[in-house]
Amino acid sequence: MQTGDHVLVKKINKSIVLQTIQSSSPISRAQISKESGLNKATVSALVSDLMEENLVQEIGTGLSSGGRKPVMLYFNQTAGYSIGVDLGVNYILAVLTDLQGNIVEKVEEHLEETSTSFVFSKLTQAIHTLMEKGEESTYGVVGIGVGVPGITDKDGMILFAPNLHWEQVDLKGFLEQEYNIPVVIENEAKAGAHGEKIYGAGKESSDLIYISMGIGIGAGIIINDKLYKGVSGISGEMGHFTIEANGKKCRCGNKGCWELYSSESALLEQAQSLSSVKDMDITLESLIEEAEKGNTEVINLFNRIGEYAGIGLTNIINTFNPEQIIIGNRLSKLQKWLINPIQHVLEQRLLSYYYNSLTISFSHFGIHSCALGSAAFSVEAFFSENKVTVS
Amino acid sequence: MQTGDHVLVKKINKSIVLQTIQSSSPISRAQISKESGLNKATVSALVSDLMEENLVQEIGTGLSSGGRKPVMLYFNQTAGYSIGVDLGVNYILAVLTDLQGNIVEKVEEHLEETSTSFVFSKLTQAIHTLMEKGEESTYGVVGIGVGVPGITDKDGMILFAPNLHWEQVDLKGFLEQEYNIPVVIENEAKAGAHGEKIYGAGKESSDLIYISMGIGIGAGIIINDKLYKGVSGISGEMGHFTIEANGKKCRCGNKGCWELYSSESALLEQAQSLSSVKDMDITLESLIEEAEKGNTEVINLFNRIGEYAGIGLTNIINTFNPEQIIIGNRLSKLQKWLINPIQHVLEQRLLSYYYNSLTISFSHFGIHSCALGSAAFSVEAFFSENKVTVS
DNA sequence: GTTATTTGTTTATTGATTAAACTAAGTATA
DNA sequence: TATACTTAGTTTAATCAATAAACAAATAAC
Repeated sequence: MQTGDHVLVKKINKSIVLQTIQSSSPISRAQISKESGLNKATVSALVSDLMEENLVQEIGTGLSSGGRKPVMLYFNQTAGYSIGVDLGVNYILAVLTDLQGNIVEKVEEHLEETSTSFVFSKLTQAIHTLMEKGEESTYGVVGIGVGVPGITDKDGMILFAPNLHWEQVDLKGFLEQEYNIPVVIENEAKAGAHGEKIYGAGKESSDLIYISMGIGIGAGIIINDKLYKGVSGISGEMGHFTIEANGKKCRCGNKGCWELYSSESALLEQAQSLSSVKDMDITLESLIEEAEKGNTEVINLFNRIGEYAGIGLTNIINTFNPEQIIIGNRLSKLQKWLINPIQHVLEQRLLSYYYNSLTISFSHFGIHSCALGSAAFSVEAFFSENKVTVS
Repeated sequence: MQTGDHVLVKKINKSIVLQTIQSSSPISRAQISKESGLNKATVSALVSDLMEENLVQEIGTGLSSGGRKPVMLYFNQTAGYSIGVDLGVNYILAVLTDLQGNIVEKVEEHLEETSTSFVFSKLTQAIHTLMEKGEESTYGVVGIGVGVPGITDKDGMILFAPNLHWEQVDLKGFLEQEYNIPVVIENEAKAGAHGEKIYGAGKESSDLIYISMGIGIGAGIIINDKLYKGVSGISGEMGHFTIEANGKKCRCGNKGCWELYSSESALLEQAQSLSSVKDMDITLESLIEEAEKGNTEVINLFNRIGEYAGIGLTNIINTFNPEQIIIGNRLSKLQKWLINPIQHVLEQRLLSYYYNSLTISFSHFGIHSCALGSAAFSVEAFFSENKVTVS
């Protein structure tokens, strides 16, 4: 149980000052005082602490508005770095970010195999490459986050990653032993949600759902500005929404799952039966090309996928009444073909009360959401000592 | 922005002491100190504050375990009272509770009409009756909570209550003017969820979903021990989950909504076509009677309703990975016929990972959940000054 | 050049927690 | 019965962080 004393008070206020600087940099001590309600003297004391920790620096004087010039402060985003990895079914995308999520370095690798030994070795290679860039800083690389296409428990154990054929894989233990820094393993959609919430399209929303539309459909749920994981860490499997009670059998055990009707797999499968692309190598990219050329068969298919996307979204909106829905991962490339059928289905199927307060967006980062979110997990863990909120 | 100072520290600690007493009464100052980690001196000071506020009282000495006898403290639950109302489509159930949710007095009324004037007058009658009982206490009646069968916004405005034929009804304003104490208006399922969470089957779970299975299906979502309302207050409309993409048209605009297949309405409608109950007055109660007598047609119908309930629950579990699901309202009376088909469907359709950490329960309070939860809203508002938590 | 304004620091006060000493009131044991 | 040991709760002095108010520094406006 967290009791209150002066140490806690200082943590709370220091956290407020740091966050104010992060979000409003460059900013003076006087402005921080006004914005936060903290006394000028308090702000001065906390700022000097933060400067000793090299998290905040003075950048020079600002403009006077009729009095002494303010000394402007900024958040020293390069006091440390973080590594975030999007571990896909057939690729690794690893980024090195500063403490504000700016990508400093990037490594992409194709994965020819899914065996743990092969993937682990590719992974360590990629991380090694990034590690070398982030050393010359106060805190170095503060942690590693990995988003994986499967379900993980709350301790970061990968329970089940069907597309990688993995079960009970302890990637966290492996990486922590290898690098001796904190490691966070999280489901790919949850990491993406976190990325969009912290740095991307969801910055302004406190309750949002990120839908990762890739091979399957996963979701990350942000409630009260925080990722909601579920009691054992496997919330957000909305891809397995039953939308046809007696529909196609899904390998999850259920029938009529949403992702059987509206995912990249569903798209590619249904594209097989189109006469106009019979002889092509059918991929998401080639279908997009066809649609751009005006292939109506493909455009109609995109439309149908969008309609089914709308049905799943209706379920989500009825459930969560979210401020925002962000569609990410591979199918976000279909934005311009999906947005209309989605809107149309929502207008048809949803009570109007939901509609006013809802924004539907597509990922700001495209395929980078997951890696960025994973990196953000580590940054947060690094700051966890300093971030305290009261409710 | 909530900054930290010694006032906040005191609030936090006082809140801890009060909660410890509430949950572990009778308890001594020394035990509170041990349980909470607060210094003995601090506990003593805060307890004497709470005693001055008449929220805590000494009850006498406890048993010695080899030293001075402890003075036992308890939470003075009758320092104030709260009124909670379940406003149904054809009934009012109003309760007067003490500050720990014990029902002191109860009023039930049948509603012959749904016009606002008629309902308002019945409502004030019921509240007046209860008011008189709760006066001789330190704080009197601290507030009124009302659970309504419809959607409300965050300010307590009733936006839409289809079964009452209400739109944009300001019940909160009316009651606050009438009684001049704080009023909380909330959707019936959210109130029920809150009731079960605070006082009932959900006490021990921090993430739970309460399903109100009545005329329709509504849900209340508890996440991180807190009711999640959604951005505009209308989360939890899981009754309008699409479970048949091209199913029956629902009046919400959607097609194939869950509640069309698994609610009291659905049950009664489907019962119409059963030959064995053709000449009866078909109600939930009469059907239960038939089932008790062994009417297999009715039992099969219950079974089918249970299977569809399971389909909706699968969606919910895939989404939330909750610790607990509580089924409440009228259909909880069918517990013994529903539990097996539900379990069966979940076993078939759900990944095993969800299953271990999940409890499915039925309401502790039956039809009282909503009224109790509504009363609890007011108690909470009364204590809101004193309840602070840090994260 | 004087005045008003704004920034940031210094100083004294306040208030809550805490450790430690202390008082109070019991049990265990010889 | 006397003594030693325990436990409960209070008192006391110290600590620490926030704050208001006074102050110093630096600038704009007139």
